[in-house]
Amino acid sequence: MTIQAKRSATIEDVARHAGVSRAAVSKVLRDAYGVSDAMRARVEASIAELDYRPKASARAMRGSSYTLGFEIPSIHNHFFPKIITGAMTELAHSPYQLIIAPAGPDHDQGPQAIEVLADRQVDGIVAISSRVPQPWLEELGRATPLVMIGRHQPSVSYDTLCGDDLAGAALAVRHLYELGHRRIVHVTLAESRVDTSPDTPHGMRVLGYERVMTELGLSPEYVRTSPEHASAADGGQELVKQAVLEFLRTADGPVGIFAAHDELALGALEAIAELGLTPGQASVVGYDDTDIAAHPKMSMSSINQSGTQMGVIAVRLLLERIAGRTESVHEVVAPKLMARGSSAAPEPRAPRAADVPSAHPTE
Amino acid sequence: MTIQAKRSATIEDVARHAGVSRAAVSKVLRDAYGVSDAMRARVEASIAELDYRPKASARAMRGSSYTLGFEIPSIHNHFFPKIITGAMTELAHSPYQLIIAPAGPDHDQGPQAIEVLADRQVDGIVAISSRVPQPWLEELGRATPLVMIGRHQPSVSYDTLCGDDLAGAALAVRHLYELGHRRIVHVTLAESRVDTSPDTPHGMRVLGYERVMTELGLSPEYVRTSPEHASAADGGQELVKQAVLEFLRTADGPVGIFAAHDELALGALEAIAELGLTPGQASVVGYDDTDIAAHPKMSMSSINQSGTQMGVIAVRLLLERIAGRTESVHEVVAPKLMARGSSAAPEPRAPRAADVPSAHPTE
DNA sequence: CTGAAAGCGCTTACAG
DNA sequence: CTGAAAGCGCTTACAG
Repeated sequence: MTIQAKRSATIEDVARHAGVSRAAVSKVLRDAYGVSDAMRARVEASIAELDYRPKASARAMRGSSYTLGFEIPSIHNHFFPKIITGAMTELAHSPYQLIIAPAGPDHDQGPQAIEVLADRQVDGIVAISSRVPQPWLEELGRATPLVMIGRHQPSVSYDTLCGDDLAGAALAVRHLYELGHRRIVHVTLAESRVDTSPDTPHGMRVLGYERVMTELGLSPEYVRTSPEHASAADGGQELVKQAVLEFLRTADGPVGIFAAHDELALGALEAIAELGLTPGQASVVGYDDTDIAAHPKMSMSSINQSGTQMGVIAVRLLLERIAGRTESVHEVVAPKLMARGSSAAPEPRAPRAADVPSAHPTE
Repeated sequence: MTIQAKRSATIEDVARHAGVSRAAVSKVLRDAYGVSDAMRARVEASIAELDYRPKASARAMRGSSYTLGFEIPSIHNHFFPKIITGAMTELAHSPYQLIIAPAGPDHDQGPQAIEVLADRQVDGIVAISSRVPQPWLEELGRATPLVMIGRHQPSVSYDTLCGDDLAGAALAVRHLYELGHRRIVHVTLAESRVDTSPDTPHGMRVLGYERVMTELGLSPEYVRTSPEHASAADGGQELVKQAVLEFLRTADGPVGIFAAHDELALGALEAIAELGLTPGQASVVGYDDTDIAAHPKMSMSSINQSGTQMGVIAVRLLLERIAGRTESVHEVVAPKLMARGSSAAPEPRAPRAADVPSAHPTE
C-alpha cells in the first residue's frame, strides 16, 4: 500500500456534485441571503458527502477568515489562559475560531507575534503586548479591528481593556499596611521592561504603589528582576527567587512584599520557604489571582482582576468592531483583594521568639 | 481627524516601486535561486520602505504559509506550555511561525481544533489530541505533514512522539511501594475519557499501573473524576478534589496516590490539605512534572517526561516531513521520577499517634 | 432565486 | 537573470 497525497474537496467540487454554481455554494456556506430551500438542501448534502471544509486562507483573500487572533506575551504566565478561557466561552457558538500567537522569548525585538496574526489575515486581533509603541498600534488598528488588553493610554483606532492597576496596587499595599506592615517592598520587573510611561500594567502598579506608600508616609523600595528574566527558559522563576533571596538576607525586620504578578510572587514564596520564614516575617501579595494562588498548599494572597471576564469583554469589543463600530471604547475592570495565608500580621525575625508576642510598631 | 482604513502594501506595490516584476519580488522573498545582487538590493530597499509584509493566506494558496499549527487539548494543563516552549526555541531562527489552536471545552464533539489548523492551511500540524479516531488522523496525515504527541499506536501517514507511559506509571507505583505503601490507588480521568484502546497516555498509564500492581501482588483501585471534568471552567480542579475527598474519607490506613497528571495531583493535594493529612498518611505522585511541582510550597513528586524536549523533537520531525520524508517515525521519550515531599513512608491515620512509631505492614 | 465573471495577493512553471 | 501569464479557492458585485 503506497501512501497517496490526498487533495481535499474544494468549493468547485461541491458545486459540481450538487449541480449548482460556486456562488450558490458560497452563499449556503455563509448563510447569505437568496438561496432557495431546495438548493440549500442539495448543497448541504453535497458538503456532507464530500466532507468539504472551506479553506480559511482562500476566504480571507476576499472576505473574512472567521478567525480571531490572540497574542499573548508569555506562555509561562498562568494569567493568560484565564483570558483565553473567557474568550473561547464567548466564541463558542459563533462562526469564529480562535488562534493564539505566543510571543517568543525575544519579544523585545519588536511587534513580531502580533504581526504574525496580522499576516494571517485574521478578522481581528486581541493583544496583550504592552511593549509595542503606540503609533505602531494605531496604524495596525486602522487596518484591522484591534483590542489591546493592559493598555491604559486611550487610542483612536483600537479599543483598550485593562484592570485598574492603580487601585489594585493600592489594595495590595493597604492590605499589608492594615496587617501591620511598615516596610513594604514592591517586587517588579527590570526597569527596562516596565515602560517609563505609565501605559503598561506594571508601570501603573509601580505608580500606584508609590502613591499609596507616600500617602501612608512610607518610603518605596524595589526589588527588581534582571532584564534576562523574560527570556529565561523557566519563565524567570529562578531569577526572581535569587533577587528576593538577596533582599531578604539583608533585611532584618518583618517585611511585606507586593509582587507585580503571581509568577513573581511564586518566586518570592520560594525564597521565603528557602529561608524558612513565616508569613508574618515575610508577607506576600501577588497579582492576577491565578489558579494556583487559591491552592491550600500555596494559599497566596493576590489581587484578582477577573481574567476570564476580561476575555469575554475583549471578544465582545472585537466583535463589535468587526461589525462596524469605529469609535474607540476603553473599558476598565475593578480589581478585588483575595486575602489568604501568605500575608499575615508582622512577626519579628531571628531569635525565634516562639510564643512570646513581640513588640512591633503598631502605628 | 477622521480615521481612514489603511490598505497595506502588496507584492504589486513593491514590484512597481522597485521597477521589477512581481515574480522577482517573490523570488527575493523566498530567497529563491536566480536573482542578481542588484535586483535583490533594489527589492529589499522597496520592501523596507513600503514596510511590506507578505500575506500568509495568499502565500498558502500557492505554496507554503510558513506557519506551523499546534493543537493543545486544554489551556489549563501546565504541561503543554512546556511543549510549546521547546517548539518555539527550535523554531526561533527558522522562517516558520507558530500558531496554537486550543481545543474548546467541547472537544468531545470531534476533531474541531485540529481542523481549524488544517483549514488555516498551515504547512504542518503538531497535535496532542488523543481522542481523535485513528482513521481520521491517517487521512489528515495524507494531506498535511502531521506529528501526533501522545499516540502510542504507530501509523503510516504521520509521526508519533510519546513518553513511555508504561514505564512512567511503573516508576510512580514502585516509588510508592518502596516507600512502604501497600494501598496504592490511581487517580485518573473518567472512564469515558480514557479510551479503552491503550492508545492514549492515560490509557497506557492505567495499563502500566495495573501491570505493576499485579506484579507487586497488590490490587488496583481507581478514583475517577466525572466526565464533566474536562469542560469545567476551572479545568476540573474542584471535581478531582471532591472525588479524592470522598475516597480519603472512607479510607482509614495510609494510602499512596498515583495521579495520572499533575493537575489531578494538585486536586488530590487539595483534598489532603483539607483533611489535614500528612504526606505519610496520603502520599501523592503526579505526572508531567509541571513547573509548580518543584515549588517548595508544593513539593510534589512527579514523573518528568521532558515536555520541552518533546516540543523540540516534535518540531524536528515535522520539519523533516515538510522537507519531504514520508516514512513514519515513532519516537519514545523515557520518563524520570522526581521524588519530592508529597510522597513519604506510610504513617497511620486517626488517633494522632504523635511520635510513637506505629505498626504498619512492611511486606 | 441563480450563475458567469472578475479579482483577492501571492507562487509557479514557462519563455525569453 | 528577468517577466508575462496562469492559477490557488474562495467571495463579491452584477446580470439575468
